[in-house]
Amino acid sequence: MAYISPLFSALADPTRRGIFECLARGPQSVGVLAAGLPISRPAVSQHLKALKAAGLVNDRAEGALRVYRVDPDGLGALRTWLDRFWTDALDAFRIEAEREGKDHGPDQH
Amino acid sequence: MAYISPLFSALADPTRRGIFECLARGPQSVGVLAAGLPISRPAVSQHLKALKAAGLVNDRAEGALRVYRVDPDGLGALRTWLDRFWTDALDAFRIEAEREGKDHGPDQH
DNA sequence: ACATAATGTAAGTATCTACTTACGGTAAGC
DNA sequence: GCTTACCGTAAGTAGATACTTACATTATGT
Repeated sequence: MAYISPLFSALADPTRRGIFECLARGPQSVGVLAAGLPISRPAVSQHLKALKAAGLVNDRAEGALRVYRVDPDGLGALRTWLDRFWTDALDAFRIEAEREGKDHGPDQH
Repeated sequence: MAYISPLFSALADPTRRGIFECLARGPQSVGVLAAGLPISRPAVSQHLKALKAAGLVNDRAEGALRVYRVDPDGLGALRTWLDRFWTDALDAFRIEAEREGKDHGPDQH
Protein backbone atom coordinates (compact mmCIF):
# COMPACT_ATOMS: atom_id res chain seq x y z
CA MET A 1 0.00 0.00 0.00
CA ALA A 2 2.99 2.28 -0.53
CA TYR A 3 1.60 3.70 -3.76
CA ILE A 4 -1.46 5.14 -2.09
CA SER A 5 0.22 8.30 -0.81
CA PRO A 6 0.60 9.95 -4.22
CA LEU A 7 -3.08 9.31 -4.82
CA PHE A 8 -4.16 11.23 -1.74
CA SER A 9 -1.53 13.92 -2.26
CA ALA A 10 -2.62 14.42 -5.85
CA LEU A 11 -6.28 14.83 -4.88
CA ALA A 12 -5.57 16.97 -1.81
CA ASP A 13 -4.90 20.14 -3.79
CA PRO A 14 -8.20 21.79 -4.84
CA THR A 15 -6.83 23.06 -8.14
CA ARG A 16 -5.44 19.67 -9.09
CA ARG A 17 -8.61 17.92 -8.01
CA GLY A 18 -10.55 20.40 -10.14
CA ILE A 19 -8.45 19.45 -13.14
CA PHE A 20 -9.10 15.80 -12.43
CA GLU A 21 -12.84 16.38 -12.10
CA CYS A 22 -12.80 18.26 -15.39
CA LEU A 23 -11.08 15.30 -17.05
CA ALA A 24 -13.73 13.02 -15.58
CA ARG A 25 -16.24 14.74 -17.87
CA GLY A 26 -14.13 13.83 -20.88
CA PRO A 27 -10.57 13.91 -22.28
CA GLN A 28 -9.05 17.33 -22.79
CA SER A 29 -5.87 19.03 -23.97
CA VAL A 30 -3.56 21.05 -21.72
CA GLY A 31 -4.34 24.39 -23.31
CA VAL A 32 -8.09 24.01 -23.02
CA LEU A 33 -7.75 22.96 -19.40
CA ALA A 34 -5.53 25.96 -18.63
CA ALA A 35 -7.91 28.34 -20.43
CA GLY A 36 -10.61 27.59 -17.87
CA LEU A 37 -8.37 28.07 -14.85
CA PRO A 38 -6.90 31.13 -13.12
CA ILE A 39 -3.36 29.71 -13.24
CA SER A 40 -0.70 29.54 -15.95
CA ARG A 41 -0.41 26.74 -18.47
CA PRO A 42 2.90 25.40 -17.07
CA ALA A 43 1.20 25.13 -13.68
CA VAL A 44 -1.45 22.93 -15.29
CA SER A 45 1.30 20.82 -16.88
CA GLN A 46 2.87 20.29 -13.48
CA HIS A 47 -0.45 19.29 -11.97
CA LEU A 48 -1.03 16.84 -14.82
CA LYS A 49 2.42 15.42 -14.22
CA ALA A 50 1.52 14.78 -10.58
CA LEU A 51 -1.81 13.20 -11.55
CA LYS A 52 -0.04 10.99 -14.09
CA ALA A 53 2.62 9.92 -11.56
CA ALA A 54 -0.18 8.95 -9.20
CA GLY A 55 -1.77 6.80 -11.89
CA LEU A 56 -4.90 8.92 -12.03
CA VAL A 57 -4.59 10.07 -15.66
CA ASN A 58 -3.17 8.94 -19.01
CA ASP A 59 -1.93 11.08 -21.85
CA ARG A 60 -1.63 10.50 -25.57
CA ALA A 61 -0.31 12.66 -28.37
CA GLU A 62 -2.99 13.80 -30.82
CA GLY A 63 -1.26 15.85 -33.46
CA ALA A 64 0.41 18.81 -31.84
CA LEU A 65 -1.91 18.51 -28.88
CA ARG A 66 -1.48 16.31 -25.85
CA VAL A 67 -4.76 14.94 -24.61
CA TYR A 68 -5.17 13.77 -21.02
CA ARG A 69 -7.87 11.45 -19.75
CA VAL A 70 -8.79 9.74 -16.50
CA ASP A 71 -7.08 6.41 -15.83
CA PRO A 72 -9.60 4.10 -14.12
CA ASP A 73 -6.82 2.12 -12.47
CA GLY A 74 -5.96 5.01 -10.17
CA LEU A 75 -9.51 5.39 -8.97
CA GLY A 76 -9.68 1.64 -8.61
CA ALA A 77 -6.70 1.64 -6.25
CA LEU A 78 -8.34 4.31 -4.15
CA ARG A 79 -11.57 2.37 -4.08
CA THR A 80 -9.76 -0.80 -3.01
CA TRP A 81 -7.99 0.99 -0.17
CA LEU A 82 -11.22 2.60 0.98
CA ASP A 83 -13.19 -0.65 0.87
CA ARG A 84 -10.61 -2.54 2.89
CA PHE A 85 -10.50 0.29 5.35
CA TRP A 86 -14.24 0.47 5.61
CA THR A 87 -14.56 -3.18 6.59
CA ASP A 88 -11.69 -2.90 9.08
CA ALA A 89 -13.31 0.08 10.78
CA LEU A 90 -16.69 -1.65 10.93
CA ASP A 91 -15.11 -4.76 12.45
CA ALA A 92 -13.41 -2.59 15.05
CA PHE A 93 -16.72 -0.93 15.82
CA ARG A 94 -18.45 -4.27 16.29
CA ILE A 95 -15.70 -5.58 18.54
CA GLU A 96 -15.65 -2.38 20.54
CA ALA A 97 -19.42 -2.42 20.93
CA GLU A 98 -19.27 -5.97 22.29
CA ARG A 99 -16.45 -5.07 24.66
CA GLU A 100 -18.37 -2.04 25.92
CA GLY A 101 -21.50 -4.09 26.40
CA LYS A 102 -19.72 -6.72 28.49
CA ASP A 103 -17.07 -4.91 30.52
CA HIS A 104 -17.87 -1.21 30.55
CA GLY A 105 -21.61 -0.91 30.20
CA PRO A 106 -23.32 2.12 31.73
CA ASP A 107 -24.11 1.68 35.43
CA GLN A 108 -27.79 0.88 36.00
CA HIS A 109 -27.82 2.42 39.58
CA MET B 1 -17.95 19.33 -2.03
CA ALA B 2 -15.81 21.95 -0.31
CA TYR B 3 -15.22 19.78 2.74
CA ILE B 4 -13.48 17.07 0.78
CA SER B 5 -10.09 18.74 0.63
CA PRO B 6 -9.25 18.30 4.33
CA LEU B 7 -10.09 14.61 3.94
CA PHE B 8 -7.53 14.08 1.19
CA SER B 9 -4.99 16.37 2.85
CA ALA B 10 -5.33 14.50 6.13
CA LEU B 11 -4.78 11.13 4.47
CA ALA B 12 -1.99 12.32 2.19
CA ASP B 13 0.66 12.32 4.90
CA PRO B 14 1.96 8.76 5.49
CA THR B 15 2.46 9.27 9.21
CA ARG B 16 -1.03 10.65 9.70
CA ARG B 17 -2.55 7.93 7.55
CA GLY B 18 -0.66 5.38 9.64
CA ILE B 19 -2.21 6.82 12.78
CA PHE B 20 -5.63 6.63 11.14
CA GLU B 21 -5.06 3.02 10.09
CA CYS B 22 -3.99 2.19 13.62
CA LEU B 23 -7.22 3.70 14.95
CA ALA B 24 -9.17 1.62 12.44
CA ARG B 25 -8.05 -1.46 14.40
CA GLY B 26 -9.59 0.00 17.54
CA PRO B 27 -9.75 3.15 19.72
CA GLN B 28 -6.51 4.25 21.31
CA SER B 29 -5.07 6.96 23.55
CA VAL B 30 -2.55 9.55 22.39
CA GLY B 31 0.32 8.20 24.46
CA VAL B 32 -0.07 4.63 23.23
CA LEU B 33 -0.22 5.84 19.64
CA ALA B 34 2.91 7.94 20.10
CA ALA B 35 4.76 5.05 21.76
CA GLY B 36 4.57 3.06 18.53
CA LEU B 37 5.77 5.87 16.31
CA PRO B 38 9.18 7.47 15.65
CA ILE B 39 7.85 10.99 16.31
CA SER B 40 7.15 12.96 19.46
CA ARG B 41 3.85 12.90 21.32
CA PRO B 42 2.93 16.53 20.48
CA ALA B 43 3.38 15.68 16.82
CA VAL B 44 0.83 12.89 17.24
CA SER B 45 -1.53 15.35 18.94
CA GLN B 46 -1.24 17.69 15.98
CA HIS B 47 -1.94 14.87 13.53
CA LEU B 48 -4.97 13.85 15.54
CA LYS B 49 -6.16 17.46 15.50
CA ALA B 50 -5.97 17.44 11.70
CA LEU B 51 -7.80 14.11 11.47
CA LYS B 52 -10.50 15.42 13.81
CA ALA B 53 -10.88 18.66 11.82
CA ALA B 54 -11.34 16.54 8.70
CA GLY B 55 -14.09 14.54 10.42
CA LEU B 56 -12.12 11.31 10.26
CA VAL B 57 -11.84 10.71 14.02
CA ASN B 58 -13.69 11.43 17.26
CA ASP B 59 -12.24 11.82 20.72
CA ARG B 60 -13.67 11.34 24.17
CA ALA B 61 -12.19 11.85 27.63
CA GLU B 62 -11.69 8.61 29.53
CA GLY B 63 -10.31 9.57 32.90
CA ALA B 64 -7.01 11.32 32.42
CA LEU B 65 -6.65 9.78 29.00
CA ARG B 66 -8.11 11.01 25.74
CA VAL B 67 -9.20 8.19 23.51
CA TYR B 68 -9.50 8.67 19.76
CA ARG B 69 -11.52 6.50 17.42
CA VAL B 70 -12.47 6.45 13.75
CA ASP B 71 -15.52 8.51 12.79
CA PRO B 72 -17.42 6.61 10.09
CA ASP B 73 -18.93 9.85 8.73
CA GLY B 74 -15.54 10.96 7.42
CA LEU B 75 -14.98 7.75 5.53
CA GLY B 76 -18.56 7.94 4.32
CA ALA B 77 -17.98 11.36 2.77
CA LEU B 78 -14.91 10.02 0.98
CA ARG B 79 -16.84 7.02 -0.25
CA THR B 80 -19.66 9.23 -1.53
CA TRP B 81 -17.23 11.45 -3.44
CA LEU B 82 -15.45 8.46 -4.90
CA ASP B 83 -18.67 6.73 -5.97
CA ARG B 84 -20.04 9.80 -7.71
CA PHE B 85 -16.72 10.25 -9.39
CA TRP B 86 -16.53 6.65 -10.44
CA THR B 87 -19.87 6.82 -12.26
CA ASP B 88 -18.97 10.15 -13.91
CA ALA B 89 -15.70 8.72 -15.20
CA LEU B 90 -17.41 5.58 -16.51
CA ASP B 91 -20.06 7.67 -18.29
CA ALA B 92 -17.33 9.75 -19.89
CA PHE B 93 -15.59 6.58 -20.99
CA ARG B 94 -18.73 5.21 -22.58
CA ILE B 95 -19.46 8.47 -24.37
CA GLU B 96 -15.87 8.73 -25.56
CA ALA B 97 -15.87 5.14 -26.76
CA GLU B 98 -19.01 5.81 -28.83
CA ARG B 99 -17.55 9.00 -30.25
CA GLU B 100 -14.33 7.20 -31.16
CA GLY B 101 -16.24 4.36 -32.75
CA LYS B 102 -18.29 6.70 -34.96
CA ASP B 103 -15.97 9.56 -35.91
CA HIS B 104 -12.41 8.49 -35.28
CA GLY B 105 -12.34 4.74 -35.57
CA PRO B 106 -9.10 3.07 -36.71
CA ASP B 107 -8.79 2.87 -40.48
CA GLN B 108 -9.51 -0.64 -41.78
CA HIS B 109 -7.47 -0.08 -45.03
C1' DA C 1 -2.69 20.49 49.04
C1' DC C 2 0.90 18.43 46.44
C1' DA C 3 3.11 15.48 43.08
C1' DT C 4 2.58 12.88 38.97
C1' DA C 5 0.66 11.60 34.60
C1' DA C 6 -1.55 12.59 30.19
C1' DT C 7 -2.52 15.87 26.88
C1' DG C 8 -3.02 20.28 24.14
C1' DT C 9 -0.86 24.55 22.62
C1' DA C 10 2.87 28.06 21.43
C1' DA C 11 6.90 29.23 19.07
C1' DG C 12 10.57 28.18 16.06
C1' DT C 13 12.67 25.79 12.04
C1' DA C 14 13.72 22.93 7.99
C1' DT C 15 11.54 21.02 4.21
C1' DC C 16 7.94 20.63 0.82
C1' DT C 17 4.85 22.67 -2.51
C1' DA C 18 2.21 25.46 -5.72
C1' DC C 19 2.93 29.01 -8.36
C1' DT C 20 5.57 32.31 -11.55
C1' DT C 21 8.61 33.56 -15.83
C1' DA C 22 12.06 32.02 -19.11
C1' DC C 23 13.55 28.67 -22.18
C1' DG C 24 13.87 24.30 -25.22
C1' DG C 25 11.62 20.86 -28.18
C1' DT C 26 8.23 18.93 -31.46
C1' DA C 27 4.23 19.12 -34.90
C1' DA C 28 1.40 21.67 -38.39
C1' DG C 29 0.93 25.47 -42.13
C1' DC C 30 2.87 28.79 -45.33
C1' DG D 1 13.13 26.12 -44.41
C1' DC D 2 10.74 29.22 -41.46
C1' DT D 3 7.20 30.63 -38.52
C1' DT D 4 3.59 29.59 -35.39
C1' DA D 5 1.20 26.81 -31.99
C1' DC D 6 1.31 23.60 -28.16
C1' DC D 7 3.64 21.68 -24.56
C1' DG D 8 7.25 20.21 -20.98
C1' DT D 9 11.10 21.52 -18.04
C1' DA D 10 14.34 24.62 -15.31
C1' DA D 11 15.02 27.97 -11.87
C1' DG D 12 13.37 30.90 -8.45
C1' DT D 13 10.09 32.33 -4.68
C1' DA D 14 6.30 32.90 -1.25
C1' DG D 15 3.54 30.21 1.58
C1' DA D 16 2.20 25.72 3.71
C1' DT D 17 3.51 21.93 6.69
C1' DA D 18 5.58 18.43 9.58
C1' DC D 19 8.44 18.24 12.97
C1' DT D 20 10.97 19.86 17.45
C1' DT D 21 11.23 21.73 22.54
C1' DA D 22 9.06 24.44 26.16
C1' DC D 23 5.07 25.53 28.62
C1' DA D 24 0.02 25.47 30.32
C1' DT D 25 -3.91 22.62 31.69
C1' DT D 26 -6.60 18.98 33.65
C1' DA D 27 -7.26 14.53 36.20
C1' DT D 28 -5.72 10.95 39.46
C1' DG D 29 -3.46 9.40 43.83
C1' DT D 30 -1.45 10.17 48.29
